[in-house]
Amino acid sequence: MSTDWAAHNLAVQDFHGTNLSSANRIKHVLMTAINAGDLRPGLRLKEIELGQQLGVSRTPLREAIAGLKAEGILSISDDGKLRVRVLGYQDVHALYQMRAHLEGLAAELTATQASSAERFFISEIRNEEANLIVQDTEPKILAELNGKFHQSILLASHNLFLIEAMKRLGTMMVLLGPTAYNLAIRVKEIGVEHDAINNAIQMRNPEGAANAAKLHLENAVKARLKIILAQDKASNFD
Amino acid sequence: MSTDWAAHNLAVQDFHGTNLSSANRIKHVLMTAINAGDLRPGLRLKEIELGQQLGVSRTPLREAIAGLKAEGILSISDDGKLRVRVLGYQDVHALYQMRAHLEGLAAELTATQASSAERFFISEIRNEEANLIVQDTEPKILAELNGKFHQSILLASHNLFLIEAMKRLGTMMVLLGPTAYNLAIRVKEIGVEHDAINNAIQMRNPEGAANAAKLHLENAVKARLKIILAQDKASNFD
DNA sequence: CCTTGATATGTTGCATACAATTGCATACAA
DNA sequence: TTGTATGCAATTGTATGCAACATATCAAGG
Repeated sequence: MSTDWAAHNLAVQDFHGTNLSSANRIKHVLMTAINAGDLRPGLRLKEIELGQQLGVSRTPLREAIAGLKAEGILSISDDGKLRVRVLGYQDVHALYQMRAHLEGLAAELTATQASSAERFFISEIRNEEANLIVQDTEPKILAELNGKFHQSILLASHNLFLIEAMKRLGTMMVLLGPTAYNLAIRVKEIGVEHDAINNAIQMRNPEGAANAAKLHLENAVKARLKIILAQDKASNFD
Repeated sequence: MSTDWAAHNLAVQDFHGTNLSSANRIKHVLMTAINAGDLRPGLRLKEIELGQQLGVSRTPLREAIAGLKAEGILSISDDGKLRVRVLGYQDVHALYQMRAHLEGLAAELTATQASSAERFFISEIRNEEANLIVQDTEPKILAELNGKFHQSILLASHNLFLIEAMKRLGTMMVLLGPTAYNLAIRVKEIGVEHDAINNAIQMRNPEGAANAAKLHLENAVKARLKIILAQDKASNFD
């Protein structure tokens, strides 16, 4: 079994450029490893082994683990062992349902409470995205812009707890496996859906914004479930 | 400065009756202490001092701290020191806004997805509450039943992430100070509001349930803000 | 009197060492 | 063969010690 993932280690810094503590760095590395599929849900984690791979002692490692447990990324399984949390099909559904509602709430709040500067910024991003789509830009760039779009709406909601909750759901997403954005096939629809959200926000129409955002996420979950079911089917033949 | 709060220590057990680890026990004790007002928001926490008061070494203590930081109960303040998180007025507003929306979502989901057994259980609790209210039962009992009512609706929503999110918001509430339920003055209104929620759920009317739940929480926040503003005013004369 | 710097003190981050627990395998008895 | 006991190994839980860093205190010089 490869332990290359531990190399995600290199120089993780916070956004001020200062080096974070081992515990925070470890958290980051573990999250990245889970996200990349190197540490799969259900995998048992042993402290000593992990510590060796990461090059740290158990003390900061345990701190990192405590944090990830509190965030629901790691959990103690039925047999009392520490594992990467496993999400079942029901959970996937619930996760997206929750995301859809919170995105809706974010759009709703932003429609009513965003400053004009924030509204402008959001529409700027949307415009940039529209331009890139007609130019057949590579999915990776679009995915990034997609993230920016959602993030800017979220921040403009001015609700700290909404922001925190969405962040948590975002981290949960890593448990669903590699984010193989086959966003590619949905690029056109995404453009239309984003447009609807942005328009409602610009018109300060909270209901419209909420509905458009929910619709957008519901479409996303359909695409996602399709992928997951395909994976499940494949795994039956392992 | 009294350190009596550390006595919350005694025999904290999980719901199976097994003793939890120091780290978990400490988390519990700290939460209780914050909730009781013994550790106020903004208070600086020093590891050694805390460890002595709690009778544990710094290692499990740091684990507990890491968990509470991840949950947003403790945070590193601008000056780089560990403190009990401080919520400002804006945050209080955002917190209740979020709670109102999620309660609404819970009621909505429960109205559509709860089993008949769950619906029955919810109305049972509501009936019991109604009986106790007309009997002028003491607030403490009513508060407990109030919690049960909300909890049963939440669980019947069958959405794990909604449940987790509400739990987190609940823990945040402890940062707002002692939960001096002056619920007493709202007992009658609460009864009416709960009735509306329950009725909508029984009729499987999601919109009605969502609206009734939101209304209920909005009234709660009004009552709460009144208390907070009164406290603020009082503290000006300290 | 204010500023600067050196020393002392307190606090945190990390690692190591030890203790306690759990799981597993082997052996023995029913 | 199945059940039960016992000892060993692996793993986790907790304590302690040290080093690095930050902070405060005080003295000497401007």
